[in-house]
Amino acid sequence: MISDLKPYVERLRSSGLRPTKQRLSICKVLFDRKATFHFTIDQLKKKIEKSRKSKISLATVYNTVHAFKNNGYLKEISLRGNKTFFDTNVTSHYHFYDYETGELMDIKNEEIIVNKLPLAPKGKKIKDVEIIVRVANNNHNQKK
Amino acid sequence: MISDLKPYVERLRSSGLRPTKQRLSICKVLFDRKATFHFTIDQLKKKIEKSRKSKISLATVYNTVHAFKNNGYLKEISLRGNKTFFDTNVTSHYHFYDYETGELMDIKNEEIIVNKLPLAPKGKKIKDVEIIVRVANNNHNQKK
DNA sequence: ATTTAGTTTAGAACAATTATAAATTAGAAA
DNA sequence: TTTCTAATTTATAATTGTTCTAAACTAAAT
Repeated sequence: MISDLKPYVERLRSSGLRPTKQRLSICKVLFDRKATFHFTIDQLKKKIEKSRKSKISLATVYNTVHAFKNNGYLKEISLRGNKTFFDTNVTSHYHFYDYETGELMDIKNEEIIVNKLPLAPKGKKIKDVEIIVRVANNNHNQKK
Repeated sequence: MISDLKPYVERLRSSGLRPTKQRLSICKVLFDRKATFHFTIDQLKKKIEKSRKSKISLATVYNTVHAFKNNGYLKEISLRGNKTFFDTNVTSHYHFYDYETGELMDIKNEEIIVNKLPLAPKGKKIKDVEIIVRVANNNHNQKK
C-alpha cells in the first residue's frame, strides 16, 4: 500500500460512500491510470481480484460502479448487445467500436465536428449526443 | 387474411427462410406499416399475439428477427442498458432517445450534418456511424 | 470499548437471450 | 394426392447479466 489513497477517499466521500478496503481496491483499478479504461463489470471484477489478490463480491462491484456513475466519475456507453460498458473518461468524447473484437477506443471531442443537430422534440431537451463509429477489419465484408 | 402476402414471402425466401404462418404473422406486424417501428423482442411478441389472436413461441420471434437483421431487413440500435432494440427503418438515420420514458424517435439523415470524422484505426474500416441524441423533459434536471 | 448504521457477502431472484430436442409442417418427389 | 425429408415450431432448460436480500462484518461516532 504505497500509493496515495487520499484522492480516492475524497472521491468516495463525495459520492456518499465510506472508504472501505474493497472500494479503495476498485478505485485503484479504475482511477490509477493514465489512459482511458473501458470495461464491463465482470472484466473489472477480474482486474480488481488480480490487483488485490483476493476475491471481491460481485454486488460490491456493481454497487460501487453505479454510485460512481451516478456521481459523474464514470460514464456508461451505448452499445448494441446486452452487456453494459463503462468508461473512466468522463469528458465529452466519442467512440470507435470494433464489433469483431469487442474493442472500444476513445475519439477525442475535436475529431468529430457536428454542424447541424435537430431541435429536440416538443417539451424535451437535448442532454447528450453519443456517437459510436463502428469499425471492422478492412479485409472482412460481413455486416453484423 | 386479406392483405397481400407475396412481398413477405419473397422477403422470407431471400433471407433463406420458409414462409410459415408464424413468420408471416411476424412480417405483418413488422412491415405492414408506414411509420418506423422501434421495438424489443417482448414488445414485438405481444403485438404479434394480439394481431394473430394466438400464441407464438419466443424462440421463433428471436430466430426470425435475427434472420431479418442479418439480411438487412431490420437494424439493431445501440442503447445503454441491457435490452436490445430493433428498428424497421433500415435506411441511414439517427435517433432521439428519451431515457426517462424509454421512447425512441427517428432523426432523418439530413437533420444531422457531420463535417469531420476521424480516420479509422490502422487496418480497420468505418462501417457505420451511430448517433443517439439523448433527451429528457425540460423541467427535470437529473443526470441519468 | 460500545454502539449503530453502513457495508460486504453469498446466494437467491429476476430478466434477456440462446440452446435443445421432440413434435409438427412445408414442400419436393413419387 | 400421399409419402418423405429436412426445416420449423415449440416448450422448456441452460446460460448470462443484473438486482435483491438478509445475515455477518466493519467504520467511525459516542
